[in-house]
Amino acid sequence: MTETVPTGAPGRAALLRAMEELAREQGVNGVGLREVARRAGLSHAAPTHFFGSREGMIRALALEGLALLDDELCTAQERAARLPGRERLVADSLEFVAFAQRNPAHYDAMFRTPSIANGDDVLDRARLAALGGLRALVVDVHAAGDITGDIETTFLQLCAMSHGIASLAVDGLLHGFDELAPGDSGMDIAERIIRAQVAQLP
Amino acid sequence: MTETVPTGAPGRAALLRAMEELAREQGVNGVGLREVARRAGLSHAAPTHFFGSREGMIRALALEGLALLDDELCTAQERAARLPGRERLVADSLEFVAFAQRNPAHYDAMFRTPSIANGDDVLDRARLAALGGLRALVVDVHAAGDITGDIETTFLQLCAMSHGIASLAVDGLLHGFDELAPGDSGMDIAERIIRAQVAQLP
DNA sequence: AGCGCGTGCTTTACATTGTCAAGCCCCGCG
DNA sequence: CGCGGGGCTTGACAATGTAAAGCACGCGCT
Repeated sequence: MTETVPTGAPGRAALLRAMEELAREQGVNGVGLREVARRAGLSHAAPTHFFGSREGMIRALALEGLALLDDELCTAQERAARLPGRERLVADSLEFVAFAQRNPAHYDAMFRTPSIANGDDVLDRARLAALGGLRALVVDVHAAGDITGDIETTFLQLCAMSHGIASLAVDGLLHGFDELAPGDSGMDIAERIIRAQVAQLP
Repeated sequence: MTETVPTGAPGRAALLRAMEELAREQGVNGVGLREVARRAGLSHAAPTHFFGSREGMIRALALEGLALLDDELCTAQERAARLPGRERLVADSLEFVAFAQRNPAHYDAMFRTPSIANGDDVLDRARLAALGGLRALVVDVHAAGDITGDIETTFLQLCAMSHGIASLAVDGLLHGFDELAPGDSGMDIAERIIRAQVAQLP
């Protein structure tokens, strides 16, 4: 459950990289302790040694991803700092979806693996923290008078929409809508939905 | 991959029921061929006999769920037929996430299991068919002049939002937002987001 | 009546997985 | 020198997914 070993071993990093690669190919629930070990060039029990269990291993990927997302949302927010208010909301939401598309393995572990999700304070906290940037942005834009609706509701709307699109993207289901939006790539569809959504906010 | 045996065996139904029960308790990727067989009172190889493989078994659950959802959305639409246009959109979207909450196992198999998702025409078709009801509703409401925005975009928005909320609900993550909306149950939060969303449509 | 034969399932077998217990190597500190 | 503890391996076990072969029985056919 919890990590058996502090953190900062050489093999640990190799295992994380191998796991991410595997999860990218097969999805998170296709990752196996032994296959990860094999790819990292270690013995079959190395992962259990570091992560305690399969669940612990995936949890580690989730935590890594949450830190990464937090970072990326921050820099995206800085980059967009001088844009008009609503554009900043678009940029942030889009960045969220792009992150999921770029790091599907991490995203899957972070937000879509309930066995990991439930009853883990550290993880719950990290999730809220990573989303905190978006919430703060909503507050800002509201304070600047660019949007006027209820802050909580607006935040929930953006979260639901972003997670919905990201989930579809991770599962490769966004292409299922191709017939409706022919020629568009996943990100094109995402941007279209997000722009419409943000434009409609009161 | 494909089913080994037509359909309509006595044991097959028992297996499906057992699988749904198991998936409800453990999530879809916690279901195992052998455990399902045990619960259904059959030999450990019965599931492979009927479904060909673990993947095939989950696929069967997905197909069952898609048929179910199709039905429920239809009757929900009939029930709401005399409501004002936007209320009908609310009712349909709400019914969608209520379905996910009531049948998390099915929903998981239907929309959140990429190993099943990819390259399966029958499944893709069934998914679009189940969503077709919502699309038709959008067209109707648009034709009645109750909404005026682009039909495709509106449809995509509603899909993304509904799937986002449903996914959070299935993963038990909606409660993570409790601090923001204290005292609300999952469905309360869902309704709040959906109402805001529909009200904002142009 | 007897004979297949296909549907519906079981039995046996095997490779692979997650997990646990024990052990080995080696660096740093006493 | 020793010895302790990180960092990892080896070995074993129960459980899983999959494949192949086999059994029972009801149906149609002659």
